[in-house]
Amino acid sequence: MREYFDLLLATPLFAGITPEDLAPMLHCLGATTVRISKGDPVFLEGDAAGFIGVVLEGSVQVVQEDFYGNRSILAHAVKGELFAEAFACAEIDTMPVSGYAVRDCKLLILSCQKMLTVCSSACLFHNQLVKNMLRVVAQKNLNLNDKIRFMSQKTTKEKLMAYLLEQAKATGSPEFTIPFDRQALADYLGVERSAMSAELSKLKKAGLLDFKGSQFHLLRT
Amino acid sequence: MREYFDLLLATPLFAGITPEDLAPMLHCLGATTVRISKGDPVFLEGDAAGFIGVVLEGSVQVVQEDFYGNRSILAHAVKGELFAEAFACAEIDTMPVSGYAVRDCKLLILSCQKMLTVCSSACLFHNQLVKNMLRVVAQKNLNLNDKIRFMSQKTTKEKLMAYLLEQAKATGSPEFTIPFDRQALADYLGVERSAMSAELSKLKKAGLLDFKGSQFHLLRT
DNA sequence: GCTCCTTTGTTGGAAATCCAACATACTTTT
DNA sequence: AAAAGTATGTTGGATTTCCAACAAAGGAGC
Repeated sequence: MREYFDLLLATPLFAGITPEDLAPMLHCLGATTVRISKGDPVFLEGDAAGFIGVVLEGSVQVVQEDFYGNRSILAHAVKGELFAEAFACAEIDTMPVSGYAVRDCKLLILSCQKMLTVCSSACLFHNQLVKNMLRVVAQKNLNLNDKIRFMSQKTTKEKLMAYLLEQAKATGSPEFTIPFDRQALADYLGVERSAMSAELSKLKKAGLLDFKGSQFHLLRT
Repeated sequence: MREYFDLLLATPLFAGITPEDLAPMLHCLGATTVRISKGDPVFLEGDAAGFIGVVLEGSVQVVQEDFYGNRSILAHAVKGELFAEAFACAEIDTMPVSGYAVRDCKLLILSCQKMLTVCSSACLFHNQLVKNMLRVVAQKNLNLNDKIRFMSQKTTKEKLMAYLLEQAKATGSPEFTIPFDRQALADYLGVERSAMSAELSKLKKAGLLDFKGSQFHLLRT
């Protein structure tokens, strides 16, 4: 676990926490680690909520699935990022969505209840942690707003371009790598994979962008 | 202002706050009230962020708009509910969306910075307020997840039914009133108003539901 | 009552998506 | 290197949405 202390101290959740305080805090938060193999579920719809997940290695996708296998990707958490925290902080009892390991993962699991309860020990940093969590959850909110903005576009091409322009803006460069393969990108944007591939090809032919796998390059923006 | 104290004390934001503490807290939060007439903007994309809005009277819709006038309704805050809080808590500097008064409004405006900063006065309840805010923002997150779930359905009919079923579930009854007119519902679900009206008519003819204006009644669920 | 204005419902043709099927490219395994 | 498996790209027809235009219903004000 100690090998991940530097990573944790650099995350928004533990911003402002001193290295010597981290170990007792983790103890106070009931921290445990788990390993999940690529493709396996981290949690499933209906599971008990109340935990906060931190990605130490690998990445986790949070998805909504219906009976027919339609899946909508809500969030993608990479190293150092949180998942499931909003469900815990909203104090609901069962998870309304599922989470899967996109690749082999090592995850840190914290108890939300222990974070929100003033503990009897000498752990004085709950309040800083709660403020950090508020910032993180609010940021997740903005991420969902972005997804909604992409999904609100009328055509597949517009959804794609809105997403790609946002990635370029966030990266600060017209060249960037996305965290999705084609199927996952389609699931995130709420479009057909095949129709999306066709649009990508058209955009490439039109000279608006170039790509190879998950690496994209916007041209003439 | 005092006439709204009971309302405020009953909101999730001020949960656990005693009546005698409310007045100094509001002062500490830099509280001001504004009146906005029906249809007028409460804030516009590009405005400075950092404030938290509380609806005292009327209701506020938060919308994303693009150049072509396409609008997507992100949230709808009624009496006692908050708006713009996620943008303030994420500490971004300008609003990425706009807000409009759906009807004549009276609004309470609080400073997010003052909430997150430990003040020098005798105001000891910042921490409770931050915890309350965390719960509220997490709940807003779930609301966005719901909207995404509706929008992720493939057809207009499926989007409608997913939304209506959720309203019935939330109300605890197959009869309920929605806070949208037809245009607003279409903007919320990301569909065409006219196509949606047609689907509503079909569903009524098929005997699956009945409605009059904004009052709905699901049948044979 | 009447008119004006807004909201809601209806319709038909153009455009886009959806879906299944298949082709091609790339990876991994053996 | 061959084979198997996965990911990506391409195509065509059925379905659905989109859009504009108009009809009908309801409300506010006179």
